[in-house]
Amino acid sequence: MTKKSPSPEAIAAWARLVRVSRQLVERTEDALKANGLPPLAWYDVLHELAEAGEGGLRPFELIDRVLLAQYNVSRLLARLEADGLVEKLPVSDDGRGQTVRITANGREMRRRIWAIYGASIAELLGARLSAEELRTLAALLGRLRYPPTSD
Amino acid sequence: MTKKSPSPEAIAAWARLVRVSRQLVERTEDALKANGLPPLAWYDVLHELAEAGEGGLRPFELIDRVLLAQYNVSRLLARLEADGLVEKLPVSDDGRGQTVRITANGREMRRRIWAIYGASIAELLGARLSAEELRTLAALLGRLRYPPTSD
DNA sequence: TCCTTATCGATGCAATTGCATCTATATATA
DNA sequence: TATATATAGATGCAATTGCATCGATAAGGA
Repeated sequence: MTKKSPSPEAIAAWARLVRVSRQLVERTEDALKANGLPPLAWYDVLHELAEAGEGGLRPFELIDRVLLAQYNVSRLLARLEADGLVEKLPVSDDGRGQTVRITANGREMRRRIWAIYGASIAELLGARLSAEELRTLAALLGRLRYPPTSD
Repeated sequence: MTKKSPSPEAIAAWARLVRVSRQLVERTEDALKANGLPPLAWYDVLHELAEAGEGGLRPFELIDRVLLAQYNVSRLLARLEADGLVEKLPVSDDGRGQTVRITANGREMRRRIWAIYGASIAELLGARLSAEELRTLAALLGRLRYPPTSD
């Protein structure tokens, strides 16, 4: 069982992928900070909760969706609740759990973040690659997902 | 001055880029941890220092190369030094600064990390995309770099 | 030369993250 | 039903990160 060594193409692509994605995220986070807005993770959670509608989501459902560790979700939700952006409701059929629902303030915050976030995406991706190239990029990246998924 | 709104293609590509790169890095970090090895950032620094050779590098040179904040580099170097992987030398023509050089132990650690890191890249990229696709991916990502560079 | 400003690198302190574990409830097994 | 095991979510503590600032030396301008 020999460990495989990566091809030069794989190494080059890896380096680009890691560097570029970090830079883009960092630039976006900076833009949010510059506008007095919270980090991207807040947006992700608010976005998922907004999608989920009135029914809300259980924290454990959020975990898979936002790709955060359990304790991070737990604490992030605590901050969001403290800021009145979400509310926690007991759930009738499971005494351990709770349902988290976005509030009106949460929706408003989500809009404000998106104004900056969306503009950042437009600037960093939309302005640099054509729609066709963006589709190609997304397709290639899709093949790297784990676990491997059929698009 | 209207803020632009991103195209659906840009949004989709962004989502893929951020999620996939996070997953891949995380899986690689996990592999390192599972083998009792330090984080990727250690590798990056050791790699740059190994490339730099006997002359070593000044910390501020490291900062641009590894894309870390000044205080992170400062502290990371302190840890590397404490572990005997690098050594700090005073630099003659600048009393403020120092030169950082990789040690023999540092080179050895770099090799050990690469055994896992390289295998991870081979598995996560090399096994999933062809050389041609990897080149396409790298080229598209290259166009997203900041500041815009002529390849 | 004297004074102001810029650069190099370190660090105190607060916030965040990671790890391990805890409490509480639910589910499975006998 | 009694007991063991699994799952939901929170949290104490240590390590790391981010922010602001500091001390020290260099460089630039009067």
